[in-house]
Amino acid sequence: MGTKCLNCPLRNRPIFAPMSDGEVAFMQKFKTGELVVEGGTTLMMEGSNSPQLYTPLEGMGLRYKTLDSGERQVINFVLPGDFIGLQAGVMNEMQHSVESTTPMRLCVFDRRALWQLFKDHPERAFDLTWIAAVEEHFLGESLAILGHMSGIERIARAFVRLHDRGAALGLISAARMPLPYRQQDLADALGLSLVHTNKTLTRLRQQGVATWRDGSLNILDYDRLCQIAQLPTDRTPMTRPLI
Amino acid sequence: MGTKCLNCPLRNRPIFAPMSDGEVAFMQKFKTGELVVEGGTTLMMEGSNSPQLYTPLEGMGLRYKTLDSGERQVINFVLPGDFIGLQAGVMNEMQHSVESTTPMRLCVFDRRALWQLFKDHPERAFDLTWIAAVEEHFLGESLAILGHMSGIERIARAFVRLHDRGAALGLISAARMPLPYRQQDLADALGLSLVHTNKTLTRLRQQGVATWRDGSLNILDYDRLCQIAQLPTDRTPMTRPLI
DNA sequence: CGATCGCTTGAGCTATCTCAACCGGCGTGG
DNA sequence: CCACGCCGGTTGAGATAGCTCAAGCGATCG
Repeated sequence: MGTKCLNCPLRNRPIFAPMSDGEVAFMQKFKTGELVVEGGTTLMMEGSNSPQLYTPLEGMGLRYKTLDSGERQVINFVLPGDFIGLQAGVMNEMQHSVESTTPMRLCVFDRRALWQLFKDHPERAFDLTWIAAVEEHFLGESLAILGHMSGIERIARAFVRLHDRGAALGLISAARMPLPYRQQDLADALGLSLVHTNKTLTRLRQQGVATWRDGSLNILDYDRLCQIAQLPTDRTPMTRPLI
Repeated sequence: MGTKCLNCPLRNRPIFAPMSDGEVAFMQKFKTGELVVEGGTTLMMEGSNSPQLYTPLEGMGLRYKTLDSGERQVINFVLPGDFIGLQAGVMNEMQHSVESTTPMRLCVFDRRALWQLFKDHPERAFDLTWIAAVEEHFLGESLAILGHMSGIERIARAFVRLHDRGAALGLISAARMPLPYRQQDLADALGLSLVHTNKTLTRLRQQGVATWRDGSLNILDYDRLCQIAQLPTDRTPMTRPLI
């Protein structure tokens, strides 16, 4: 039941295919500017109605919900190329917040352009629905992870997924990629306590499977990690949560 | 942080608004037939590429993923008016399975109609993206539930959500609605073991909060249930997971 | 220098899991 | 019409993953 590469059937474009020149030109039309922010900036607020959509060009962030109890559920990690704010563009309101973890440079689009896009470029509109459906797929997977996997399995899977995404973005060098989050962030993403996350990370480190220190993830034994994560080693490269 | 009513901004249509005559006529154009199935029928198979889209008119079902370990994660419960198969319509493949629990009557659409729709009716295409975004919202919420809530809280929330949806569909009479699932189904939806689910249900019953027997959910103390579920009592009616 | 932040480690507690047995209803076949 | 098997639900008992509380440590910063 290995994960397949996800292609948009309309134009047969895999998630991570770089944009063609035509596409770039097309995007330029909608681009209204670039935004540079510090780490720790809130880009989108739950309940807000932002007039902008973003795509990060550099830097990393977090997508999360704040619960009534004050706890935080991290929905996923935001990497370059993701799409931020489609939810607000299409519903009237964001259902989660987005925050930069490191300094970020973002490409800014105007929200009104979205409707224009639907009218004038049905194939792009189709892409957007596709993006949303892909996103749904990953959320479904996360749901299954939280529902059925143990702490070490969850962390292993998170690492493999992040490694996949990092690889697709060319962020990996010598089995090492930047992962500038706190242990608390990972804990909130996986529904684990900070303490337990820490102890489990220690275990992975002692077993020589993977280390994550000083914002840098180092995968020492990829096969073993995949095995723990209950993922096949021969996955087709892919995976990017979006919107 | 109460949940808001979700309106499609384009036509300001709330999730559950009945369709206008024009809309009904419009849908008729795409309808290719009706399908009647037994309980226990698999309507969509994970990894399959169904040429049809469905909307249940009667009956209830389940959306689920089968994990490599053989376990099952129920993604959500399928009630009349839901949309089945958009994911396959837009990606090439379903990422989860759908199964009827009771006998069902379904409205059938042709998948190719979807692309026609995007070309000819941008506002409907926008609706579809909106639907996907709404779906994403609910999955995000489920994620938060599994991540952070105790067994009794999860069950209480599931009951409240199901009650909301049942109410919107007119399925409730005397605080009682049909809920023809097995305890195992609920357990798989909430990431709990069957035994623990059973014991927690017993607890809710003993406390006079809610009973669920013989396929019928009876909410005895709505306020208390909402309190346990950490939801405000004055939610605006809404909620339907779709696609 | 004190304060803060992220990480680490220890100790005890409990929610939840697994294993196992049993029960009643229902359909089937002899 | 009875015997049997199966399915869903119920209950008990023991094991444990993961939680909370609490303390300490090194780095960074004003």
